[in-house]
Amino acid sequence: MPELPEVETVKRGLAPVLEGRRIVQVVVLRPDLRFPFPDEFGQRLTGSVVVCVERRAKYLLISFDNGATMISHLGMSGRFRIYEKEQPVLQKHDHVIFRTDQGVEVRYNDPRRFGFMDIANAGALINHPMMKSIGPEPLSDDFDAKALARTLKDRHTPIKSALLDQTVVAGLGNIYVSEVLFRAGISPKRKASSIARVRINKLYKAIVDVLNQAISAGGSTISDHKQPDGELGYFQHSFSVYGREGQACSYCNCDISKTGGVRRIKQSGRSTFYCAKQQK
DNA sequence: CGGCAAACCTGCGAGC
DNA sequence: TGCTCGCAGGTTTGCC
Repeated sequence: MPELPEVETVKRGLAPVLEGRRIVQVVVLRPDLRFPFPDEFGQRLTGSVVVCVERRAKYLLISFDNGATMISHLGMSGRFRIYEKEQPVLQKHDHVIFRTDQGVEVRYNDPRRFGFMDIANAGALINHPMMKSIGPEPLSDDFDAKALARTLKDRHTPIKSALLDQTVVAGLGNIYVSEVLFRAGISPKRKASSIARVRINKLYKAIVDVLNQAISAGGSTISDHKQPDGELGYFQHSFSVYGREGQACSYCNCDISKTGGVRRIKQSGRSTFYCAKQQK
């Protein structure tokens, strides 16, 4: 489920039930996800109060009053679910359960187990190997058209690959890159370094707009991703090209029987959707 | 440097 | 009904 808007949605769902609450129990139901859990994972959080829940790129950061920060990545299929009361039944692929002093349960469920959890101590967070090489937050002041232009200037890779690179800009994934490039009118195959400055301005705006709109919609629900409270995101209804192979893009009035509609190609092993008429 | 495939893992839908 | 294949929101690694 997780690109930036989905992780942001999870953050906003978890913050009100966790911030200011003491974690009274952590149950770890298996030794590893993508990586082994760190030593004493549960013990280092149990008994402490959550100071705040934040997001950096696609990472969820939960800081505690004992100086520990839990770092969580949801991989492809990770989810946090909130249960207002203790739940007797274990769901398939529930891997970690956090219980708060209000009797609320937050469970991490992840069928594919590409996600992971780690703990960093205060101050060490920015040096965490997973945080270290991440690029600017697209919705922060660190990121603007000028910064984007500067980065793309030296990239001789297709723009699709460049935008998926988390060091270029943090948080875009396979869905939103297709959507962003469509809105910017840029072909996913275009070499990043060859994009004119004026069009980079448009690209920058497309990144910000798509992400903001997706966050407002509670993210995108594909297959069965849900927000922590069980609500569905609905940005998938606004997709212009993603998952729409052979259909008209959201802008064209062209005859699909002639143009073939939205095209799907593979770039570095992953599907890219685009409209050849709108994107050059 | 870049591009590509494979690796990690499970589930689902399509097609036979 | 049941099998196989390909595909899926991510990221790293290793090979040309």
